[in-house]
Amino acid sequence: MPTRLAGVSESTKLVATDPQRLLVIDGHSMAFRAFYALPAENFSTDTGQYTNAVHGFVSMLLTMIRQQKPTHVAVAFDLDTPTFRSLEYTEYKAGRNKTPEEFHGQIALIQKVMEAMNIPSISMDGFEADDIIATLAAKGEAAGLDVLVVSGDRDAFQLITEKTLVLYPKKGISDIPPMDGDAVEAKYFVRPEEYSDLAALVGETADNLPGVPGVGPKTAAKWINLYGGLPGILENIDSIKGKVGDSLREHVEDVKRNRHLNHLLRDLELPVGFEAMTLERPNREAVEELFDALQFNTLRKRLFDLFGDDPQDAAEEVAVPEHELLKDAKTLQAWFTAHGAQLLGVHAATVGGAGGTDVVGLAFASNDATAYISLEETDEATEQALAKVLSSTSYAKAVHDVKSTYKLLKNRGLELAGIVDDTMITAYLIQPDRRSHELPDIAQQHLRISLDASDAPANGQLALDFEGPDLATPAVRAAHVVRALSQHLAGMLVERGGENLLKELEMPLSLILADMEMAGIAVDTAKLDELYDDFTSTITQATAEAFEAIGHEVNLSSPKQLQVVLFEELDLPKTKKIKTGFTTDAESLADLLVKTGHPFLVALMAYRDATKLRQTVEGLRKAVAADGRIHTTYAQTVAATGRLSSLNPNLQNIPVRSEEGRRIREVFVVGEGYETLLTADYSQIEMRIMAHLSEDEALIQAYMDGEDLHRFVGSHVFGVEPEDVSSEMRSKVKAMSYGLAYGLSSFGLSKQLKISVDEARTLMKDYFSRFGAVRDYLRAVVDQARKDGYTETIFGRRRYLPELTSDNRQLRDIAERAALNAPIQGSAADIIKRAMLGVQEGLAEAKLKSRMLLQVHDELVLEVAPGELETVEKIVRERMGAAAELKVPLDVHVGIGKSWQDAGH
DNA sequence: CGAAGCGCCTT
DNA sequence: TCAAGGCGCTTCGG
Repeated sequence: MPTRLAGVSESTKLVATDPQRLLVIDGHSMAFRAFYALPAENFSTDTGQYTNAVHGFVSMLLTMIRQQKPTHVAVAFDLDTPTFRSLEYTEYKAGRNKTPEEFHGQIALIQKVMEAMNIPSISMDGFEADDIIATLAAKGEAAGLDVLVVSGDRDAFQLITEKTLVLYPKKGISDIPPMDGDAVEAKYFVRPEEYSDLAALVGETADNLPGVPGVGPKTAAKWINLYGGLPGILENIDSIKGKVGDSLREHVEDVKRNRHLNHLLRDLELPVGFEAMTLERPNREAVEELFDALQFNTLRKRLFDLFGDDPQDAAEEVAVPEHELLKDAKTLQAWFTAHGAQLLGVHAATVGGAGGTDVVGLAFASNDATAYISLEETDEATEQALAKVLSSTSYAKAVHDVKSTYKLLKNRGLELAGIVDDTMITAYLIQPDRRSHELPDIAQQHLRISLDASDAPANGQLALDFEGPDLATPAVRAAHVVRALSQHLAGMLVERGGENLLKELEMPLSLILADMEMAGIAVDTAKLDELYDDFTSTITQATAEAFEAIGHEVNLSSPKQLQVVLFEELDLPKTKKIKTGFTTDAESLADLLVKTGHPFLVALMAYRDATKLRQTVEGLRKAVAADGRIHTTYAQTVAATGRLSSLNPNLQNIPVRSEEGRRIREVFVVGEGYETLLTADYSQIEMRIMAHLSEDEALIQAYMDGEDLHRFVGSHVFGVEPEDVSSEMRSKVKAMSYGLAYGLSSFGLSKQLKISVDEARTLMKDYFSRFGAVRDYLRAVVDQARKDGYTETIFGRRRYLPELTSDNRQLRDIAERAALNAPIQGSAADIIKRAMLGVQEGLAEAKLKSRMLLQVHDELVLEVAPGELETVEKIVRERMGAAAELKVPLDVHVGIGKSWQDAGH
């Protein structure tokens, strides 16, 4: 059923003779339609922003563009400010339900999507979207355009003409034809130009415009046709008989008001012209970024498909120079002589995918040439020639993920040096909160290049049938892209002030981390097994007791089943609400135990503790490598603040707080050939950074004097002598001090300390009255971040927080807390990273065998070679202490022991 | 089989 | 209603 607009041309290609078509969308009304059509709970990002309206809106828009093939598109939005209608009639649109919480922020997101798609969003102070639409329709017609209005507001029917149609979606976004004059007449028995008269008589509940009681569309249409519209009706008002006639006469002022208000203005001075509405290709980069954030993946594909901008198409455009195969030392040397003066992209080909540990070949890319060398069968001379170019700093190399590449090569006995860029780290410094910094993702975002492993071309000409898959081509392609990315990102990094961090901090650190990962930490596997058995027997016992207490079995690891037991069978008091019912978390269980003393709770808590510990032990057991050591992997580009993270296994969250948990630390031991483990940690580094950044004289003085900080703060807050600060007071103050850097609220503090909100508020007030500079600093950080769009650490590491200006309060609050925390956590991260460079340098200068093994945010664990303890401790203390010049000293605590537990705290 | 939800360990 | 992480288990849906 071709509509007139779509029906004009069934051909897919627009030709010049086709009439120009303008698509005008009522933004709010369509956003609401979409909002109610799609369940909000199924559309949200992991930051909690709901996106159902955005999703539905964009989906609808894409459908419209595909079906109607407009040449021009614009979206009109209402503003929150008063309009001439609400000023004239204060009840206008009153009584509407408040917009649901889930809707908040979605209009702004839709506008962002429109911006990325180069579609203008138009709104005008004092007027409604409807007026903008009416004006666009009028001007569009005058300019010779066909117009299609998409609106959920019936007032738009008055705009229908020969050249203007209205699409009025019934419910949701369905495939219905646009309304023309005949359609309006069929439904309402009046012509479009008379629809406003009809609406004035009948009234419009959505706008809070009551009509004439007793007069519905039928009666109104009858009168309109009889008397020729509202003016005729008013002229003949006295001749209308019956009850409805009386009613009309009684409410005639309402009708006049309605007619005045539902008349749409068609002569506004619009801020944009039709040129701006020309439908263009979307801004790919902006769409990618936005859809990444919104987690719109199917829409992304639909959008790019629609605009013929498929990633695969873009990929075709990348011209990778055909590679030369470097078969021997001679060709290798020749290639480097010819092309090595340029920046070289380097990429290692591995077997077994990204997790591969064996390098099978190396690809190189210069500006105009590429090369590949297979490492599967190289002779001695070639190996040496390769070793020379890899380790030579005369060849400037860019890689993506230098740590992995370095390890890969080192495992094969090859040293890598002369690295001038790691595009993974560069991309991270530019955009630290991206989810992924994998090469294909970064290439996609910045170069619009598709680099999926799956699309590794099976190009016939190079595939050697007898030698398995073509490893060279994808590797060469990657090397080429790395080089291009390196050049593309360099300017951006400089702009964002991150060049120094890259070259002087992160890249050198990468190699240190590689060494630490390769070193690993020795474990006592017998002890590990023993622990496993211990925890298992605890679990067995706790499980039996739990079943005994309720008289039947249940999966104690299933929150869902536990809810049934706790809140239905046992009918215990309800806990905090969560999505699936009521929480069964540890805190709530403890509460319930206090309230009810039910033995099931005791057993459950014991089960929880023991299973958690056994899981940790099991994870460690599985992670022990052939050398009897555990090799974690440090992720250098994950934490948005600049911290490292540790995975496979995570050695940064090994239990320490509970007695039982600490037993796990005993299995990390000094390795064969070494004398002892040494731990060194910064004491209260974040508080010290807070003192430094806030320049609070009192705090600084306390640290200069080497006071017990929490005791000192406690004495000020509670107004007692330091020696009279009770342990309770001290712990309150400690919780507060740390909480402040996280944007702690009085509510949060009250919950943590189990005190009243009032008490918490007083505590904070007293704190800030003594340490006013801290409060001033915290305020200033957020203000500055809002202005700049980013926060910065002492060493210039930036974190961009666009959500600081979001309309969505929840998102804004989250961003504000991140803004408070990022400079502090991030500066601490910078400092320990600097310390690691220093320690490494110190160890190397002293030619020691001792080595760093682990980093746990504010702590380093080293393995000390025989006879080196004294020197190592001196180096560590000096280098860690000198990692930053703050207004307060950096205190380092050192511990020695055969196990991590013995050496620690 | 992967994603979502819950829960819990660290600094 | 306190920041930054990693990970195991259950449940659910494709």
